[in-house]
Amino acid sequence: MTVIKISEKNKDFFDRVYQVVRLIPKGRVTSYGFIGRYLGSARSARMVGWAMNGCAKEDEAVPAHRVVNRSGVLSGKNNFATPTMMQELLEAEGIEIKDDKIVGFKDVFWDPNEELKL
DNA sequence: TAGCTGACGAAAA
DNA sequence: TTTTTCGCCAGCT
Repeated sequence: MTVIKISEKNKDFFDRVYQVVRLIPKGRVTSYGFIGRYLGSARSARMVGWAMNGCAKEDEAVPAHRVVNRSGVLSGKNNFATPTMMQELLEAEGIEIKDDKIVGFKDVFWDPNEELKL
């Protein structure tokens, strides 16, 4: 199992978000809310999404396509280079998308609170 | 400077 | 159970 090192390295909330997102295994997804909860701010799901807004400018690529809302809907696809890119990437990882929603969402769901015990 | 918006979610009604 | 409101906090107008 992977363990995130929460240290002084984690300066900002955003950086922690990026770190968690990068740890999402291929072919798995998680939600904004769970990331926020994992980071200690259960009600800052919006901030997680907002953080994704700046993920493109990060040096290291952030697999933002593996992050969806709690319903498994690709709510942020429109924020990618192309609206279809998010779905393309997910399908390339073996995740089925139906009507902008992840098929078998709970089946591919990756819970940071379960997988990343501190 | 003040107010609005936003890739969300949970609690309240 | 479904719908509405509020909170989160940074960036933009």
